[in-house]
Amino acid sequence: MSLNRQDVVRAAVDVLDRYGLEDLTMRRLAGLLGVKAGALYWHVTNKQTLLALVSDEILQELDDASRLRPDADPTAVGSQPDTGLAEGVRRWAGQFRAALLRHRDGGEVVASTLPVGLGRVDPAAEVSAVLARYGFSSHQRRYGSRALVHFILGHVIEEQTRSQLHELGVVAQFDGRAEEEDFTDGLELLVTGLRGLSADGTADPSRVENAEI
Amino acid sequence: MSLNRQDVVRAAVDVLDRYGLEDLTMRRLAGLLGVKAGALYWHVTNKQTLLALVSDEILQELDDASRLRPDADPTAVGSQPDTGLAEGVRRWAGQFRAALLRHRDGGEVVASTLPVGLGRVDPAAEVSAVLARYGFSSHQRRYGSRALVHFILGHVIEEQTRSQLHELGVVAQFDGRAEEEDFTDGLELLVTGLRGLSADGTADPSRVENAEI
DNA sequence: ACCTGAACACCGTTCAAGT
DNA sequence: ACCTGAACACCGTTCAAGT
Repeated sequence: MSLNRQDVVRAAVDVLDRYGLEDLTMRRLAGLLGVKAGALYWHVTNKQTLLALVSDEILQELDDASRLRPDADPTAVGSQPDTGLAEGVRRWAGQFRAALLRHRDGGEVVASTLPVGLGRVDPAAEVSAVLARYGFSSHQRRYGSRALVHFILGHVIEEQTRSQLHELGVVAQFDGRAEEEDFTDGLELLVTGLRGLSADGTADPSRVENAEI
Repeated sequence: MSLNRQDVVRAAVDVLDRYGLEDLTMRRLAGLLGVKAGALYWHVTNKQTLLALVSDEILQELDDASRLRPDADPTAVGSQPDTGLAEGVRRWAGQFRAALLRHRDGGEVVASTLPVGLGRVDPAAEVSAVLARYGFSSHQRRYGSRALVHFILGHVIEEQTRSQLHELGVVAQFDGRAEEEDFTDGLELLVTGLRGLSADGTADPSRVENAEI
């Protein structure tokens, strides 16, 4: 009969998908749950932590997806020695982006929660683990994962915002295909950079064992 | 005696620096100008376009700075053939980041305005011009400049947010030096990627003349 | 334990009316 | 031309009081 935290978070994701972040208000959320706004504060401490929970919910789907099909990637080729690194990063990036795109304003929600560090799921930590497998130092993992996360979040936020402005008729053209292409090609710049670290021996794959993740 | 648009925008930047984006409200801004909130709507159509004007004000300082000292950069070395490209990108990126850091929440303000496209100054267009000088195709310039802008904005936003959370005592440690290092090294990943395009002939410096900027 | 009612201190925006 | 007064339709958050 009575609500719990999970109900509130799931309803919040629902409001997000239907009305967007701007209209995700405590009052509207309460209304959808058949309750008064004040009641929500029994389940969550405030709106910011609710958004962090929503962010976790969005990112959780990334983990779930990668657990279901751990090696399914048609774009995998495999000839250079560093193709494992490159493919690992590409796969993670694609899944991260897909998880964000699955929900309206997903990029903005996750981005707003990231620096606060309230979320249980940290996307930067996830790529960090990938980089660790290829011998990257802790400093390299930190700035490398940050660069990747910032690029992806920034790209998705711009894509989602522009797509919504397009639906509102505010902005003329929006090409989803071009967005995906820009994303893939932009990502490749970072992949090249990371591969460079690996190639010049700055990151040493032979030291993988003693890498503290 | 009476206000004009410039007064309103400059006061808005002032409120931003002193109280942050969250407290940059029409009412507070009006109060600072000795006027009622409704009066502001004579000078700006709404808050969103006011933020776009604030964003322009912030980015304008980038242009001014580069015009004052066009070649002053102590980190410049100059030995490889592509060092011009790399240095050009590094210099622009450093100035862009510096302009954002000069104002509280500068990153967030510019980022929120960017996809709307209301701003007069487009940072992506500025690097695009740099890339054009080195023969990058229009597609390469687009995804390259987007990747750079997203990386820089994302990095600065996280840096500024964390720095403020630190001041509020919410988060324990904040190291400005480490932030700058992560920025420089992260940027280098993208620079390497761009240099790669230039090296493998995908971007052709000999075609610089007919590049439509 | 969970929720209501009602308030507090705000928002952005509009617009007749004043000067 | 520029601004006030006053309203409209909202916000997030708190908290005594109810069940």
